Amino acid sequence: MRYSSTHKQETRARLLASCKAIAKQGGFEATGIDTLMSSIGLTGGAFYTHFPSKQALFEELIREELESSSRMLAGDERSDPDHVAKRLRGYLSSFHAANPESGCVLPTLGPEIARSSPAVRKAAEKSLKQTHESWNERLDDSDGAWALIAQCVGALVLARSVESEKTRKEILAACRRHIGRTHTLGL
Amino acid sequence: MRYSSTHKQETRARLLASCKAIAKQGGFEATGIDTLMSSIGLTGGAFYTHFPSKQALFEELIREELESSSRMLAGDERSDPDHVAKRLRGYLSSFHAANPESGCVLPTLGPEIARSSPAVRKAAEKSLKQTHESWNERLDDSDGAWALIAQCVGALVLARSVESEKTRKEILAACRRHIGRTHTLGL
DNA sequence: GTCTATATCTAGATAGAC
DNA sequence: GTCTATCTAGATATAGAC
Repeated sequence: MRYSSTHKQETRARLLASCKAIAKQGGFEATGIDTLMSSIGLTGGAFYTHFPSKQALFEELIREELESSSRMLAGDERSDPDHVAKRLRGYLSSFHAANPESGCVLPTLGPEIARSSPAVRKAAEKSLKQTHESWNERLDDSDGAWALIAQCVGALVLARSVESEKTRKEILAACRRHIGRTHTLGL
Repeated sequence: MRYSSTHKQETRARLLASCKAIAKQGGFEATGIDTLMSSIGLTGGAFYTHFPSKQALFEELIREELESSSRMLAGDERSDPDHVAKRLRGYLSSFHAANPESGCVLPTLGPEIARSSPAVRKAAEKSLKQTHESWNERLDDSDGAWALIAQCVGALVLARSVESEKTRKEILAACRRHIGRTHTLGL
């Protein structure tokens, strides 16, 4: 064969990484396969050696993004006492609002997940429950943990929906301050 | 002329109402003009007597929906002392989660607004500021008002992203309870 | 104002050469 | 594994009949 034994999986990985960023930036449905493939220097026809359909790519992409977002929100350094506070500062930041391509999947593709297949929503549910459980361990407040996740996701949706940088920063800062007041996190 | 003097504006109104529901249900970009027009019993060609382009329809649709959502969240019965609590119960309900077509535009088209034109985001900003101001009047808590809006929008995004009805209800109930604890609303 | 027909473009997906 | 070429279907938008 003319390609190395790892070539295919490497190409698939590059494709997924690129598609994640593009989909979070401009929406998944809105971007065509030719565009996705040319973003990694290939043509549209080569897509189908890696995925049987665009829908299959969506499912894999969302699955991986949800796990990544779960890690982003929940973190894994269980030793650091105020790492939740750090995660929140990063999440509710202007940088995150301005760079959806490298951020959490929920504020940008949440509605597409909601309209997708049961399998995708099943994966979303699993990741969200993990995040909830992780925060509940620290907050000892199940309701508060769900409220916190909702507030974070909603704040990003709102921040990106307004035009002025001033209002965007105000929304994010208000949520950071409010969380500091209503949760015992040392934010 | 063969049509009444009010016929055109009535058709336009019917078209807008139908498109709002369809777009909130399945996404705006995902639905074609033929489908939108046939939903009110007309064919695609007639669309362009009412709007110069699909984008123009989107802008008008979002503008009206944002004002409607602002009313839905903020309300206008300034006399009722706990009408904020009522609005929140309706917003954070299973019915709302199950019926995006008749619900708030932000949890379903928020990302499309975020990716749209500055004019659309300008309108979104205006409506959001109105809602914020309305709630701030009652809560006397500017940060809390933004946090509340974010939490409501985020809760709907999450609730619709999970598969099981059980988890969906848990997320919504947790947010209702948490708001009851952290805001003085009598929820 | 709405229809049918159509122009033009782009989409997802497949076939066969290399 | 990737390419080019192509099929089919759907999209937005326009033209002209009624």
